[in-house]
Amino acid sequence: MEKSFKMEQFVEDFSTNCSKVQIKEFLKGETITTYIEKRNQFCILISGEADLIRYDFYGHKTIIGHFNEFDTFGEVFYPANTNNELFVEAKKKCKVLFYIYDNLEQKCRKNCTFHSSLSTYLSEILLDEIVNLNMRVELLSKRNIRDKLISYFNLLSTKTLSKTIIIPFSYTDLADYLSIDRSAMMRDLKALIDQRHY
Amino acid sequence: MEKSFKMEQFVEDFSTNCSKVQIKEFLKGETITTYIEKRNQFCILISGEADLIRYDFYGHKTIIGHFNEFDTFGEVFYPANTNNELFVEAKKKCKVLFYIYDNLEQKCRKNCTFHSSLSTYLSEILLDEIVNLNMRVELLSKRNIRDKLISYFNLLSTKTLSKTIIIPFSYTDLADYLSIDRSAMMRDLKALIDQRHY
DNA sequence: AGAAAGTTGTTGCAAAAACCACAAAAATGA
DNA sequence: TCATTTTTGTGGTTTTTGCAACAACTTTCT
Repeated sequence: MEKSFKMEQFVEDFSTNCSKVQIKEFLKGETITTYIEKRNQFCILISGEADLIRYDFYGHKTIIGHFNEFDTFGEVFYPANTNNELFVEAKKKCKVLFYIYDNLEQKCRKNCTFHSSLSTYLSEILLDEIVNLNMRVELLSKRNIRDKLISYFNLLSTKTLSKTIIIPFSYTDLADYLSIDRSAMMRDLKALIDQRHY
Repeated sequence: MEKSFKMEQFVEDFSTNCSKVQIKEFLKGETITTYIEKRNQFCILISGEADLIRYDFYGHKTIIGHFNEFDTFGEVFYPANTNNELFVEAKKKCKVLFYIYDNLEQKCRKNCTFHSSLSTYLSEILLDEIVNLNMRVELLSKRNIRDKLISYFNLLSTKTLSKTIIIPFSYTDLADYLSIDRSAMMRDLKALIDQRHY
């Protein structure tokens, strides 16, 4: 992946003394941040795995996004009005970079390594985020469980360029990610597998 | 909206003689572009209205995105693998800017007005696109028709800051946009309206 | 090692959504 | 303006999905 290479380059520049940048660690299950109020945070997951989660008022959990190494998140990406409470939860031990900005592109001083690195890579990072989101829309717009599953598996297999896929979720979480009921998903999953094993 | 102001600024710079930029007009119903093959097009809708459409193999139409003045589109935003045929269709008479790039951020020459304008606004444009997509994910991840409708109406009303909303779709298209069956939607819509008019 | 918490596999049943079909109304276009 | 196409409103029926519940199995934690 071109992206991870570029990001690694970027990560080297994390060794900065920019006052607006903080790096924190989180244990599994801890809340990394919430999107409840505008706090002008732009976050980069340096290592670990985390989910962006929403609970609606029925108590339904939806995994809005799943983040891996070098993925970015934060309420920068969300409109102010969102009335649901979104939060990012560590699924494993995570190391996270927080960048608190006034204006995303404003540099703090002439040659701050972090800022010059950010301005170099920002649009690339954003473009990457867009591609991810479009895939998410693609999945969620599928009309039934079966098609959601098939699309998701295809997506995983094209990502890794391999026929054997590794689902980065438990089935319980996968259902929350695809916004469907787990038991119904299990039924369809079984049917899918039975069909292939003739 | 801050965005449209910035974009108007940008539009002024369209009066460019950059060789990589073309402006074309389309009539209602015409196909503006397809996402079938990588053609390295970044498009800006200067005026009119257009939809990004997918037909799946059941013949289901899904309106993946709806574009207004100053919205951007093009397969830049899509992963290469997508096996569905996506295309952008004009809903009204449209004026579209096409930018054919090798590298999105590479300038064609020192002081090309289009390119310098693009590099100024690119990350803002992309950020805007991300916010739009996140709202789209928000909608599509709702578990039932009723909630999709309510969320969509709320979204429209916060966008226009008004209680009376104007749906930019026919009901037929709205159903395709929310990825649901039209007749089922009509039922829920009726129930919603009946409920308010006590 | 053993308890507690979470995941998986599987049901029957209820509810929601999709499908089909058609008439009335509205919009479009020649 | 009139014919044609598209949209809207609405039913009955079938299919899919969601819900509740539970036992077996795994993982995690102390």
